[in-house]
Amino acid sequence: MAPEANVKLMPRGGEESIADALERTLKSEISSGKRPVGSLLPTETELCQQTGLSRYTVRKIVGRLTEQGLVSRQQGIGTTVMAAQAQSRYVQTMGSIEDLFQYASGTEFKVEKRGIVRAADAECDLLQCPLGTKWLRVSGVRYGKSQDSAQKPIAQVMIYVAARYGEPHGLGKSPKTPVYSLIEASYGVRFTRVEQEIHGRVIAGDAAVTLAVPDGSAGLLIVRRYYIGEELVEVTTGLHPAERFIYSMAFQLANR
Amino acid sequence: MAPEANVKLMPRGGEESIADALERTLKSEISSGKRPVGSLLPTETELCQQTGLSRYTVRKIVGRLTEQGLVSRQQGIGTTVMAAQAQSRYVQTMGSIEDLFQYASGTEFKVEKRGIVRAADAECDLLQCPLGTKWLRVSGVRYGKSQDSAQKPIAQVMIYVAARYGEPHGLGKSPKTPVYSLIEASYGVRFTRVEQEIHGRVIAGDAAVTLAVPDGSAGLLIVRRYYIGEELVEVTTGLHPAERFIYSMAFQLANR
DNA sequence: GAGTGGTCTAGACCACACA
DNA sequence: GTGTGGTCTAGACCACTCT
Repeated sequence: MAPEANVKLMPRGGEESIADALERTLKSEISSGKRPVGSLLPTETELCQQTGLSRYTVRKIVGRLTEQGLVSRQQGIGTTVMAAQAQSRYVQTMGSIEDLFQYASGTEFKVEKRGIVRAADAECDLLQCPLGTKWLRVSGVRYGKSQDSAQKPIAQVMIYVAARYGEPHGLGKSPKTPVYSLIEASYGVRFTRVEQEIHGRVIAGDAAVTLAVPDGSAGLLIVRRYYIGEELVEVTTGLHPAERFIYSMAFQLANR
Repeated sequence: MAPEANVKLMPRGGEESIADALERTLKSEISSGKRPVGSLLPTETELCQQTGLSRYTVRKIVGRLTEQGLVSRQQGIGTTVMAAQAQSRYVQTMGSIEDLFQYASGTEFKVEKRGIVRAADAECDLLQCPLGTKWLRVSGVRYGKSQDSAQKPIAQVMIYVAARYGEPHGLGKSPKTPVYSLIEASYGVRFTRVEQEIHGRVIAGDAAVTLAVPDGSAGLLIVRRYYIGEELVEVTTGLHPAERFIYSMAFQLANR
């Protein structure tokens, strides 16, 4: 059943404590395959006896292994080895969805058209819905606020909102609050997931005129899909001139 | 000094424990401004006395507030209110840096040129270094492995490695391992941060020929900067045809 | 020195899974 | 029932900051 007792834990030279030695030993036994994936770790009580540590400390160590995805704990069952290798995890964190819109403040959105539509052929793919599904569609342009009065368009925007969320309060001609935020406030819901795609796109024709760039300029098309649970509630597309918009992000090593 | 004693904590109807009531009270006092940003929370000992909870439980609650970014703890000082509003945090997690390269496997990188260069004028900006700094520069093309033998280029790639990491093992004509990984292995280091920028770019001239797309096609230029601590160690640029490459990502609500 | 948060021990009870 | 992890209490010592 349970694996054999550990070799005696011996803090290595320097400052290493018994607790550190236990963590190191468990990790190395897991990565070496001595404790294969799927096997159970000794129980917390056993680890306490083997090491002389208190259960508090043992639990903290096992908790760290859990955070690293090496093991998983189940009440009534035990602690199972889940992965042999601690992944280095890089994490991008955002304070709010607004950080997705990197131009969050200092810009202005002007609504041009607004109305209920039924998904046409070309939109079914974008909206992941059957032909004819009803959506609120809002189109407009987002402008940057430059010092001089000549505001430059940052993006040509199209927003789709699922019909059952199609009457958010506060959606006027020049809304100051993002639509997703209006939805959250009006319906008392919270988006649980946002997917984003970034496409390269050449800006031509009407779009070039709207965005005030030469025909054939480079641009980014950003598509975002907002979910509440499994339900797709909002889809936005933004076409950004490359010369005025770079999408940047940072990832931090989140290992410990 | 310390804020006035709390109103008596009273678990609300239902299943709420004293601990839940403490957490709820602290949160509401912080968000209402009764405990303004910058002020100190009562000490852990005081909270124990006020609530009758053990320090373990109080610490766990304060720990949760810390995770949410509401407060920050400093040994010897106390617990400071950091933000009035618990931000909903959306998190993107990756198993490894490889997930940045979304085409991770099933592609092949072919080196075309390789050599030590000194940063020219145009490169100083990209490499964030003074004119004349030495870098290993590797250029090549990444191909997708399609079923038929006709491999299509996915990206025209340029890689810069800081001179002191400029001799990684295993960098041949057609390396199977990403360069960042070779560096980590050869020098026993670990990248701590990766920054990424995505630009829209029109593919023209030689690049269009290399990537086998019509002149003037849309593309994405992706610039990545790899850091070890504050030191910029590797910079890569990849020019991707829009028709064969979409950058997509997902963000999950990580609130609790 | 006095007071803070950080860590740890020792012991208890509970909710849950399995036989 | 028995044993697991989950939670909690009570008390101790330490490292750190400020006076």
